[in-house]
Amino acid sequence: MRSPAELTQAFRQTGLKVTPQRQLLFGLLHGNTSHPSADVLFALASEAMPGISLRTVYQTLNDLAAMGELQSIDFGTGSARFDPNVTDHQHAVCNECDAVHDVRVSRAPKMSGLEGFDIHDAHIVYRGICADCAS
Amino acid sequence: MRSPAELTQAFRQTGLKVTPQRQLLFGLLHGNTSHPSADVLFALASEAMPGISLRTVYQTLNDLAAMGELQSIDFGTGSARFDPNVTDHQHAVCNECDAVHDVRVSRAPKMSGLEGFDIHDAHIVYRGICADCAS
DNA sequence: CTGCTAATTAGCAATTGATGCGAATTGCGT
DNA sequence: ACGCAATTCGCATCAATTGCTAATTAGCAG
Repeated sequence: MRSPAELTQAFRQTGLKVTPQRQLLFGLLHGNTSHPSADVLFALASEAMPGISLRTVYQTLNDLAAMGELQSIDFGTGSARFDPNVTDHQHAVCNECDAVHDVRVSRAPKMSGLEGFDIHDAHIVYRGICADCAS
Repeated sequence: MRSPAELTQAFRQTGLKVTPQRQLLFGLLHGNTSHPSADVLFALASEAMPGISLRTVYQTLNDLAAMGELQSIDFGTGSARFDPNVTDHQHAVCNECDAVHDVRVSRAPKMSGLEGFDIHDAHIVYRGICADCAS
């Protein structure tokens, strides 16, 4: 995801408006590696801007995802997780606390045995117990 | 997943009862490589046994999953998919029609860069367009 | 700076996949 | 054949997310 300043440009150029709510979310997401859910972002946003609507959080997240600035990923943890890191990487998910960590790995292996399937991308999810929960 | 006959044994040994509803689902799932959702299974089951409850379908699927006879997988397609193939394999999911295909691949690469994360398993999801939707 | 207009906000209703609950039913060991 | 615990199934409930819409606001043109 680009910086808040760059996103401001990009939004205006697309005909989208840059509201205080959106600027707040830009800031909360930029450089965030915690893979927050909409709920968590809503809680964080509410601290800085009481009264902000959960609906608005979803709206902005969807806008950012549509622009390719972040990815919405479903790890089966009950709610979608949002990742402002759109570079090629993988994830490790804790079975205990549902924490999501970024993982650097060599690319996923080529698949075989499926004729005519046009692969757009591959995603690896490692599951296990994170360092915090292991103690 | 084991054969209906073997499952019948296993269920009784665990103190679970083998009802006509369950036998029907055993049959529908055995050797099924279509990765059906609960909805789809309910539709199939309803043809053979009108009046069967969706609740019962979920119940039986959960029982089978708890016994390790099938896996419930969330591909983010809106509903959980059930896979009676519990051997090591991967999946390819069509972005158009949400079809899920089994894929034979070498194991997922070892991950690196995460200290103290105890990996239990890894799962690769390939996404793209299936042969049917490409035409 | 002012006004205009389309975009946005926010609250509530609605939707969807899945589970909790409980009365009536039924498998199955004795 | 009996009895009890497991099961079925319909309905209510829940959680995550989206639809709807009146009131507000960003941001452009003049």
